[in-house]
Amino acid sequence: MPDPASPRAAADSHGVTLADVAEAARVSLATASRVFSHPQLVRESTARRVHEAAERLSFRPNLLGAKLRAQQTRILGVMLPTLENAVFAECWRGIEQAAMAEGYSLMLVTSGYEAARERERVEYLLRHRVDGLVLTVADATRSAVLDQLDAEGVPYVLAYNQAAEHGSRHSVSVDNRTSACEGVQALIAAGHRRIAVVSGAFMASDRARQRYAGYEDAMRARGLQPAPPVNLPSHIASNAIHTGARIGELMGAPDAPTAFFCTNDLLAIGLISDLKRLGLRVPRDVSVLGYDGIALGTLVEPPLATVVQPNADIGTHAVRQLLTRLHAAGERAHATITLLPHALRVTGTVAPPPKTATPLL
Amino acid sequence: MPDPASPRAAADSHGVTLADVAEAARVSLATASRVFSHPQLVRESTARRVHEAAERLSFRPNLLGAKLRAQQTRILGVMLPTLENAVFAECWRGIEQAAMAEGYSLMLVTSGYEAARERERVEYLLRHRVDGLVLTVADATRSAVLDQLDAEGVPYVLAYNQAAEHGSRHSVSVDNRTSACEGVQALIAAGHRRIAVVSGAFMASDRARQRYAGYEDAMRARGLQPAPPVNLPSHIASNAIHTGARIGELMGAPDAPTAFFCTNDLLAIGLISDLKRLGLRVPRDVSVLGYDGIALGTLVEPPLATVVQPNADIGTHAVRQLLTRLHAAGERAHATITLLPHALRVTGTVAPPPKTATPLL
DNA sequence: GTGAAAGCGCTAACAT
DNA sequence: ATGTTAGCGCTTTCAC
Repeated sequence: MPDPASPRAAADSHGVTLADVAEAARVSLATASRVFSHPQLVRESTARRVHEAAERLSFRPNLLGAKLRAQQTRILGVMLPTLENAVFAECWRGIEQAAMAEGYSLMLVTSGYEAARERERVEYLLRHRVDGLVLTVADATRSAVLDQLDAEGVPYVLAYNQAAEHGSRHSVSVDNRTSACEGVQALIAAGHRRIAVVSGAFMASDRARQRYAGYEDAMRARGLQPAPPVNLPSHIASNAIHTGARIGELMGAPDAPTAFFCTNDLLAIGLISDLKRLGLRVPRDVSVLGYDGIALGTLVEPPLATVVQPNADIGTHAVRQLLTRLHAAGERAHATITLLPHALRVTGTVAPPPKTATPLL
Repeated sequence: MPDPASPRAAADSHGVTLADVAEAARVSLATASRVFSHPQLVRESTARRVHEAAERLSFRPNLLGAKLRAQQTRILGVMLPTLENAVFAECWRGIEQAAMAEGYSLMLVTSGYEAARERERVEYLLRHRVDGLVLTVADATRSAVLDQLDAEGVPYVLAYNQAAEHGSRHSVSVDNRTSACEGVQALIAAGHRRIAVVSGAFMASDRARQRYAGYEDAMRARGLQPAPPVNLPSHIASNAIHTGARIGELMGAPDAPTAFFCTNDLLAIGLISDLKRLGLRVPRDVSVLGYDGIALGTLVEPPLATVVQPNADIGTHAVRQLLTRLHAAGERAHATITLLPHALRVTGTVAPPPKTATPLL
């Protein structure tokens, strides 16, 4: 029996098109297509023939063609500040899982907290005709990117950024202010009165500001004087040199704080090292409370006390909410602000303040 | 003057095609296209008209059309085990930077070290017609995914996996065995003789095995007896409960190790916590050496001693090497195995062993 | 149940 | 320098 219908290279799957499969299966292109997209519309025996041919030729559908035709890509764009902060890496896990479960692909870009890069990267995603976006911007209250997205009517859901209550933006986050307030209340409950706040690039981060506001709430509620935030140049305290100096200064003062509230966990871990280098013991001499609840915090000893966000869940919910929006296209449902539950993990690096009133340094 | 050429909705950029721009600029579709792809082929005044029209209509090129036509997507697929290990998050930074610099986009998927997911995710990327892949597989010595990729002739470059010397695979990594050997030699030089190895999911990771081999090399070279590896269930030591028990057992023995070599930094950080919980001080009672050189290691106190890989560089080089391969299409250049320089950071958690010969626990 | 044909947005011959 | 046209791989009316 002579080789029937031998279309081009059989080994190289690249280049095998649905037309080739159709030809090999002796059906029309339309039928071959239906076998994959609407199997119920085609006779079972035909379908089998097509599948066999596809198998034999190692056919791999070219999604580009389908997407171009369909006018929707089933790709979601994701923009996160960085993956080097575990918060976002954990969130990515949730995003990926949710997207895959719904048959959506992802394009990821990182902005490095830079507004210019935010614009460029989003434009990039948009050119790829992503159906929608999940993103975390440095500051949602003044974001060129979000304004543009709004103007163009591109569907997006914010993750971590907590949308303004009466605005039109969708977001998934914890309640930054309330949760931070509760964290600081726990510090106060442990006996602390002089509590400092350490933050990274304060003015550039809406969350940092919201968490600071929570700190103020907690302090004021107890008649305590909030201290201005200690702003570190980086979000991830990589240059411990400068940080150490700032902290040393602070701890040398007569009214040195007995506890620190850091606006993220990485900052807290860096701070703890700085304190140790200064000869201070955590939590015996100074307490430290973080924010984020990254897994790493439970790996260090003592375990990092922190305000825990459900990071993977934030990703999962953001994707689900975006997909809901996409599928309910047209219906101008008003802004959905999802506040996921936070938790307090007050152990390890938080303890009552030392009895001595004298400065420790 | 009446509104000249008013094509569809002006505000919604979605749906504005190059044809609309061409019409508005009163040129042909081809010319409009050339303005963007080959500007030198078109008169400047014409180009300006087209740009103006594009601007006015907020035209955004649909990359899908271009890609379909071009038969290459300029998208690179990236598969990493997880982003929750900072090693890969740092690597991603290098990958993204290199890809963007060359005008390539990225699709990222994570495999969670699972072979089944590896296959599924790669298939996914292939359907998107990525031009090539940068990936880290759990075990390159027996990988269904790589076999498939080889069979289909899909261009890829391994990152972290160190390709077999006389094989046909391209890889970018450090020399795992040699670098691990040097790390352990440093431990020996510090005076340690009883050195244990802690590894995650040993048999599933080629790198863990190579690093263990390096440990054996170092031990044997000094006439010391290598101990079998302590295999932890996870790569990222999340369940400190079991780990702690194993370690306690080990440290209670009369010939307890005085130093540990961990096959990655996260494991090392978890181990240090376990040791502290056992009442042991690091490095005074026990020394710990990690492997990876993640930024986090420098944030803890004492700073983690470790074998440093240039993580971002690994990503950058992998991308560049892949692009070189893609551009040199056809020429069957033989396998390029890039070994990037590693470094030793032997401070902080490594010190000479304690003088006492009696068990510490 | 199946086939023929149009078209998604773009680029690149090929003409002029 | 610019226009005409074909076609990338796929899905989907619309006929039959």
